[in-house]
Amino acid sequence: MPTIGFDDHDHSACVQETLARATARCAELGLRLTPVRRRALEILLAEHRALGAYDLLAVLAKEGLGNQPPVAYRALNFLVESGFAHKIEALNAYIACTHPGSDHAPAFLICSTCHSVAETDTAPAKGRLGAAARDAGFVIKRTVIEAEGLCPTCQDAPA
Amino acid sequence: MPTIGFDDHDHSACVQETLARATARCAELGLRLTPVRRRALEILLAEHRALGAYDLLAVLAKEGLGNQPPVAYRALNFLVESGFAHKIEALNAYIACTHPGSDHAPAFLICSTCHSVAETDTAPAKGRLGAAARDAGFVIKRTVIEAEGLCPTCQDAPA
DNA sequence: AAACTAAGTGTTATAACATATCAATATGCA
DNA sequence: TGCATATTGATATGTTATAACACTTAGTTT
Repeated sequence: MPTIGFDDHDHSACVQETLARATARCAELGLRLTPVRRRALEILLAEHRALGAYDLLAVLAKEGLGNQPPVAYRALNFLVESGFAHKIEALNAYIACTHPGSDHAPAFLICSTCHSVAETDTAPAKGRLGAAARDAGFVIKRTVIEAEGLCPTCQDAPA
Repeated sequence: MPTIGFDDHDHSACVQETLARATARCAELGLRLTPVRRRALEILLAEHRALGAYDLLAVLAKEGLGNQPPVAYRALNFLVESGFAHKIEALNAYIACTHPGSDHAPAFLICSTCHSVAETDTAPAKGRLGAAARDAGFVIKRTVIEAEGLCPTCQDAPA
């Protein structure tokens, strides 16, 4: 599974494709990609950065799609539960999933400087965390794996 | 490095020892373990559970050690920066470090049922996350490694 | 000891993140 | 059509976290 986010890529194709796949997947699963939800996903997809719920709400509000916090949180909860977005716990912010469709345990690389976020996967249950959990007799339901640091671009940039 | 938290152990010794070590370490490093900070650490140490900043504040307030949010957050920030406590990002809560002294990248096993938290260590830079970061050209400064699930006791307990 | 400096504390206010609740509306299906 | 369920609208509130500024304390310099 590739790590997406810091590399150059055709972002508009990346957005279109993800949206199309989300639409298809909702149809398959009987989920309703309503206007607010669809637009919320588009907004998150616009950048490989995490957006706060209120940042999202501000954009939705400008477009007349709702102007109270529950509007944003409902859309975000739907997207997260459906696997189209993830919450970045270290930032209390949300990001579109770049690996939708596959059932995965995501991991994130978060740039402290430019705030871009790359999604990758660490299969934690098979790594050291999984081993520690087994040793402790702990059953993992969900993992939060996030690394903060410097992306390639920001390492090169002057401080 | 052992995983501490779910096992039976002499907790009062565990608390006393950690406090003593913190005191010694502060002396070494020229850090000031003031009454509020010391008491905050004691309160966190009292249980292998994460406490919210306002939970901590409530206890401090009852004891006349301050009753406004910054009191709790200052103490918590000091403890976290000094390595005596960690923030659990998935809970927005704080827990005393059970491996103080060593410079470590902690990982946590969080029980969804009883809310106890065990601290372990995954040396993430050497695992899959580290590999993904290297592949992406990303330099890790800090990691957040948390697993939510069921501790041994709560697996056995009836639902 | 007086003056200076740096760190810590007290206090007020507010920013930022998130949810409970209940009424109204839309959708899918028998 | 009529029912059940999901979604949305709207109000209020709860929870987590920080900015800003005045004041105090402890240590250092003179």
